[in-house]
Amino acid sequence: MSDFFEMVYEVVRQVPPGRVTTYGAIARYLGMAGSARMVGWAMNASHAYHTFVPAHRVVNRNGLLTGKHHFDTPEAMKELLASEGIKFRGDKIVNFSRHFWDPSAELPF
DNA sequence: AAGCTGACTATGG
DNA sequence: GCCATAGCCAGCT
Repeated sequence: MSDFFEMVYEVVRQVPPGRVTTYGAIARYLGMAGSARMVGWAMNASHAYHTFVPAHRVVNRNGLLTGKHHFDTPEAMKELLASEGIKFRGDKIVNFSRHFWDPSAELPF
């Protein structure tokens, strides 16, 4: 497991319940601005990681559940977030900016 | 080795 | 708001 993946998982685990962050925000926090795809790639591999990673709290910049098809069921991601108090309009988070949690703003270096 | 892919994002028409 | 382009870069044919 590369250090990059571990750092991504570390950040995702810091996301509080009921809050979400984006691939781009994580990439930026890790100094990889523009490489949001790599964060998504890390999420794809998170299932194999020995520690739980709340991948359902990572969505794209629009608050859209673009990664839902990578969960056990397409509804699992929405269900998990809904159980944490997040509301949806289709697959898009309502009031996304209110739930958004930016690691580069919330975490110390 | 070269090309394709993708849980992304920004920009422009 | 929708579609096309273009950066991005690790991993997989």
